[in-house]
Amino acid sequence: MVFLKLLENIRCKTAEILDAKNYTPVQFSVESAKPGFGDITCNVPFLLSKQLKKSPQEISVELSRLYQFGDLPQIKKVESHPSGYLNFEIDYTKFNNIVISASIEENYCSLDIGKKEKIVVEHTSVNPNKALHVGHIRNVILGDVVSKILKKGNYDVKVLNYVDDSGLQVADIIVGFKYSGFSKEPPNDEKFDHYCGDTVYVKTTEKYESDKQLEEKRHEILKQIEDRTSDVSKMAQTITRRVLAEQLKTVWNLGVFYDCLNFESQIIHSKLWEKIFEKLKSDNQIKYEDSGDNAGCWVISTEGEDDKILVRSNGVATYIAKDIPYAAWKLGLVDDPFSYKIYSTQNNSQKLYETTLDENLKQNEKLNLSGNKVITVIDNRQIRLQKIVTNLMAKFKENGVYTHLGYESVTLSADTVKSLGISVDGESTQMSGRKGLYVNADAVLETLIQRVYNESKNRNKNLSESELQNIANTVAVGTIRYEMIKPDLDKIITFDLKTSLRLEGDTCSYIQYSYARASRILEKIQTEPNFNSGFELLSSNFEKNLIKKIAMFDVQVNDSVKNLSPKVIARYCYDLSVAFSSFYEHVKVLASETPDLLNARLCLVISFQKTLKSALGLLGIDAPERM
RNA sequence: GGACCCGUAGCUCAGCCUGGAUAGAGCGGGUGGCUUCGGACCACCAGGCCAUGGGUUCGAAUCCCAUCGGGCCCUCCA
Repeated sequence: MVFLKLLENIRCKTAEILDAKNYTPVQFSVESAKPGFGDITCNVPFLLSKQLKKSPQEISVELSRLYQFGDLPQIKKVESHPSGYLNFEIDYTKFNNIVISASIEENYCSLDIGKKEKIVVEHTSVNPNKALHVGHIRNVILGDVVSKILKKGNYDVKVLNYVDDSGLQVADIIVGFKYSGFSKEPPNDEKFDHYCGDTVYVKTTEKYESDKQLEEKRHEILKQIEDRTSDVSKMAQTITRRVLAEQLKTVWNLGVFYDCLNFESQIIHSKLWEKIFEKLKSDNQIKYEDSGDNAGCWVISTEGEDDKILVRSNGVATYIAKDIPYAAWKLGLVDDPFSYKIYSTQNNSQKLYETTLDENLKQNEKLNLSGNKVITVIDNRQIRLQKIVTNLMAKFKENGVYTHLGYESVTLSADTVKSLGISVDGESTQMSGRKGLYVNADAVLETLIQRVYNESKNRNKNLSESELQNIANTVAVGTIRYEMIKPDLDKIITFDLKTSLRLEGDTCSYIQYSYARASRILEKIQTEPNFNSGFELLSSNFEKNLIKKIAMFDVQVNDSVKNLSPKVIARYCYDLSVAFSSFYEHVKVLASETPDLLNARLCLVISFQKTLKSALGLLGIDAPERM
């Protein structure tokens, strides 16, 4: 903690001063000031204005005189601004040393917000009947980054992927394989998930229009899938597992990993719903309708909303009814019916488990995957259903234990839709798996890798093939991740094939480039820089700005953890890079006038690199030595 | 008909949660900058009644209400 601590010190000192004057306490803010207004700013004069019946400026002047020399060792000057703000100027001769020394520590700006509390993050959760498209990628990346940020905030995070392997979408491809004559093997070397999604799923659902008999088969198949002993169910298991394996390759390529896979078919089979159903009845959370439109159904009511049916009049539970037991399971509110086995070891050498109902494994050590809190990443179209689950979990346990992290969808730009050979009106279009209206994630990554590869090859004549491929991969993955994280959660992302290939301006490659440039400087130095002293020599505005940005990492981590806001870190990475680029352009490190100054600047470059690498790490983005 | 989200520069967006100073970036447009660490760069210019109208407040892009425009959800589908 560097900047947060400084802000806290100022806050405490200021509170002391107010206390000594016997002012009624007020909630004031102490935060980083915008450029041109000192380094840190406090709004307390505005808040005291009414109480003291004086203008903010008068109060500001009065207060600025009450800070004693030595109260705040890292502050050089406290000053009143005509606007009424109380502004603080950092004493960089002292601050530099503190920041640079702290920034090279292993866990720089890790914060103990979570106190090791267990928290479950669920994301991805795509039906295993198709390949992931760019819309799914927003979910995957958001979930992954949130889990990394929570770890930085010292939460004990478990990451789950819910595999909905027994729904209608799965039934659709089984119908395709069984009745529409689609070959079990994809043509040529096509990836199996692409084949199932692009061909089998799209073509089969298309056929329902003209072939009503086929559509009836769909419901038959769905029923048979739920009977785990049937041949159809076994066939569904084989196919969904194969699709899942391909989906996992896609996310692993993006650097996303999980702790456990949960299969919906097993949740249904485990009778968790039946237990929860009894609990809901005995707690009077749901009611049975004797008459009206919903006669014969069990429904749940939410304030200000229509009743939602949980169990149909024929006794079959609805979709939402599957979510409730799963949510309860994630929170550890029900006895765990599952055993666990290793699904595989992931690219990062982390073991991936899967749930199983296999009785023989009952003796195995239980994995405890439940959390005190749960975060479920699902797009905002499901907000209504998620609200019901959230409310219910609050009643089962307590407020705030279940969080639906929602976000707006990813749409396709008109140009991109056109390039798929489909004509549509309007500026952007919702994706649709059923209509074949989407762009596969694998395709996007591949295009980006090619683009970066060419770019890098043009710029670097002397890089080896494997180096070029590493760079292409690092920059391409970083670019996708950055573009998915940068916008606010409730902003629609309009995906455009062309603009997604941009590598200039506010992009990941700009950020990575600043890191690579820093590496070029350090590469040319033979001796190890000495971190013991001399940082007061860093006195230009370019140097001070960079140091301040490095120091402010903890403020951003704090903000992003507390507000579950990944974009805060994305913005920080960009701002940090901008500060470095400006420094790089104006301060020639290797041409420093004295050895001491050279040493200090080299330390600053290292400090910048470590901080940027760590911030990018939270976004799951690698920092390349060259590109 | 009901619920939720969005509307800030030509375009894409930060800032809004937690009201306060001169509303910030990127792209696009214009100008300048490599005999020294990589031009995926830097420096600068032009471009804004922060959708509209009201309210709260000493003070509103920010909070509240209404209206308009756009999106999305609201099956005994999953």
